Amino acid sequence: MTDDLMTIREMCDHFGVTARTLRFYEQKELLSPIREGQKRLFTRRDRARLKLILRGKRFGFPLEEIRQLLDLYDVGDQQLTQYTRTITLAETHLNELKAQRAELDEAIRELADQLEWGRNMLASMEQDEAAE
Amino acid sequence: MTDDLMTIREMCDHFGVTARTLRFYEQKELLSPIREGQKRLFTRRDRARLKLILRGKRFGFPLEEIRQLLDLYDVGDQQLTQYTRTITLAETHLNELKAQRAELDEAIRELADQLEWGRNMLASMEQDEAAE
DNA sequence: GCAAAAGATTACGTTTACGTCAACGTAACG
DNA sequence: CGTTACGTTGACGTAAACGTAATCTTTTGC
Repeated sequence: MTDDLMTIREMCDHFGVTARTLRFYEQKELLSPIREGQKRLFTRRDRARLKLILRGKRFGFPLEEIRQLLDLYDVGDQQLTQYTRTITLAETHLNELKAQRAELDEAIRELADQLEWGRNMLASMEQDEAAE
Repeated sequence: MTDDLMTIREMCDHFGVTARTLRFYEQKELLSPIREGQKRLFTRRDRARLKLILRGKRFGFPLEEIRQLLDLYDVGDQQLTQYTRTITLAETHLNELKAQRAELDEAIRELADQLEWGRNMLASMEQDEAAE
């Protein structure tokens, strides 16, 4: 509660990104830290957004797409029409995520199978080695 | 069974990628189609690998990393030492995938919650609109 | 009160993952 | 036998996502 605001370096340490990255994201309008004179101060909102940005990246979403989606999370004071559009966009995105999960599950299953097979193979290889 | 081999265009149609992409992947040693004279012919192995490549990309893995991992899937005639290394690499990768799934689940939960909240908000906004 | 540290801006460089010609080979069709 | 379609190899171009100085204020520790 003492400080709701973080300097750029604190952000870097906390999230494991460079200052350049944070400035880049600001320029791309993904973040909007407030200014104390010249310096940037990152709010709780910025941190929440950055977390989502990094998560999105890990799943292969381009920054531009992520930018669109970020507005789903801080529902501000939008107009009804705009808001409806936001909702449908969220639904679309949610379906995408679920599809990804299905594929990810498949990938996990396949790799796990492969691994089991591989471990058996390894065992018999060691067998042969010992028989030499 | 009639043809185990596909031309470059058949591959493009089947996977929704361009010829340039396939040649690029070959150059990067992710694929290794055989040659009929000058022309490329893609085998079943190539198709399996391409599927994995595209999947990997969807989860945000860079091509170079994907290349390393591809060898996990076609376990050829490796030496024991090499093979052991391959296995551990696979285990590492599997853990990564599981971690990704956990995070993906979290993302889905959060977004679903947000959506529900949003839908309620939307309902009350329409309420207000009607009361006007 | 002054040097070191932290932050800012501007601008050019880099890597990844292809796109986009250009120029050529060849094979099949009418 | 010409042209149309499919394929090949360079080679250069490009968009995204930062990296990397270079140069300038602004704090802050001693």
